[in-house]
Amino acid sequence: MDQSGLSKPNLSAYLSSQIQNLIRSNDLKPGDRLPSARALAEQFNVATPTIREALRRLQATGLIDIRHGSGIYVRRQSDRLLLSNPGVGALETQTILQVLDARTLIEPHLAGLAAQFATPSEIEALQDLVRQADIAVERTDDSYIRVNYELHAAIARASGNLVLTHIIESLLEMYSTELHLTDPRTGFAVTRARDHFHHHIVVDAIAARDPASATGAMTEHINVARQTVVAQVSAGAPSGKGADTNGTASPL
Amino acid sequence: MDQSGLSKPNLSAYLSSQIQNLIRSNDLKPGDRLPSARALAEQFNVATPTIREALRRLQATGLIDIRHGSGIYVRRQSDRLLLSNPGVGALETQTILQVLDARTLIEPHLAGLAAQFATPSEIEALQDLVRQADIAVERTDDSYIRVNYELHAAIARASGNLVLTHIIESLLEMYSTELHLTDPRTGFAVTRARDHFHHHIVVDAIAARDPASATGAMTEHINVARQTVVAQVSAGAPSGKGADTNGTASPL
DNA sequence: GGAGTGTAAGTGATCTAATCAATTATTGTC
DNA sequence: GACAATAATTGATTAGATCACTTACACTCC
Repeated sequence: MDQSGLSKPNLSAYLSSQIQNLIRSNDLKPGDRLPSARALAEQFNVATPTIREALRRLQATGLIDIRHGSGIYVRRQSDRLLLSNPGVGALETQTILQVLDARTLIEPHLAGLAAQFATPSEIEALQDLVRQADIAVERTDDSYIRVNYELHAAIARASGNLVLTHIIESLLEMYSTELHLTDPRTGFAVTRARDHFHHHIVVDAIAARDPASATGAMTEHINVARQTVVAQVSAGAPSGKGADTNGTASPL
Repeated sequence: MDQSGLSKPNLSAYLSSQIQNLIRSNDLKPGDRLPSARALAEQFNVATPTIREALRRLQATGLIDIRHGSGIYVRRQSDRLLLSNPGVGALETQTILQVLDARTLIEPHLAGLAAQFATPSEIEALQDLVRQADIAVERTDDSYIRVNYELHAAIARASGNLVLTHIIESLLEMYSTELHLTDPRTGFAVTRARDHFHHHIVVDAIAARDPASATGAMTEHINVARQTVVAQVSAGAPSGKGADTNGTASPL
């Protein structure tokens, strides 16, 4: 039943890479559907529980999306070098602050690089995202959160450093959950408008090929966001699953 | 057969977190063995293929280690917020350089923080690691690579920023594979001695509570390592799986 | 007694084949 | 034409059995 000469310990690992190849060679894009689990099992001459393990692995790395009753879909175009751990739940406030510290270190640097190395089409894409944000900032659904993610990710991408880009993408998606929890159309509208204003400045600086301004604006942007979180915390609202209030202010 | 009132779509995801709880509540440490897959299946009242999907997920996130014929072992004490994608194979040289660019941005910063905030016991641990490296640097096995990882990780940890620490750990383990491939006891001995020398300086600066020196020494350390890779590349040795030589020198 | 070998128990890996559950498209009715 | 019932598709889970790898123990032979 196994006609290949190669020994294959860990069939599921082997199958994972085969499915990755399948996605690549068929040029499947995010949203596209893969063959059904049964079809895949037949195609690779394995039983369904086995192909299932391989699919779970790919699901854990964020490459695919499995929807009961519907099918298996491609989630990301290309592989990430780094991922946010899908196993971690809600972040403690202390951790959120450290995420922002990390972003304060990385994103201004990326903004500066983007101002130097972004291609014209990348700059155009950035300006388009700002225009999208002009609209989304007024809406009450979560479209702004999505645009916000796209904007930061696009700036990172325009820097030319893939690794740092993946780091930022992972950090952003890490606490995207938190953002949903925080924002029930409260006084956050003002925060949102302020963020949007900062985005404008950063993108303008990049478009003007002014690294120093881009770096500075991004630093300002994230620092202000961090201060907002600090203010929320000291205002008493205990986020995270609590119980861990051993201070030691996050150093930066 | 299911006595809980809660609906559980995605049993495997639920089981993953249950197994995580099991590890936490039993205080299992790296190297400790979990119950067998059969035992776990019985304990949670599910079939073995189901528990298997949950285990694959935990394996993908690096929390556990599954060894055929032997058992299931804890791999990491605590969860990482970020992981290196287990699905990516060998890195292209271009990517390796970008990893080093990322490290050049992050690790000097962490070294500076460590010089400010490291606890006495953390500094002691760093000095102990340097002593271990004194020995490992002479040996031909891969013990030096392990010590090197531990040293960089320990410096990161001493900074107090968990997120940046996890980023560095992920970056280090990402191309640990590459290091094995590069080093067949060739002229790398000199590289190794030089790295070890730099480590000495960095740790001394941290112990001396001198952030500026620590930052500078770490910058120097990684930059030199980066230049070594660049030299290797221009010397002709094509690493990675090739075919992707569209230059655009990695910006930093 | 010690070194090596062989065997058996434990454990992960995979298979088969069936049933349950959720989604989606279709069809039919009003 | 809108809505509801239904059928087909597809993922989720089960059950028990068999294969393959590791490990430890006992046994043999020197």
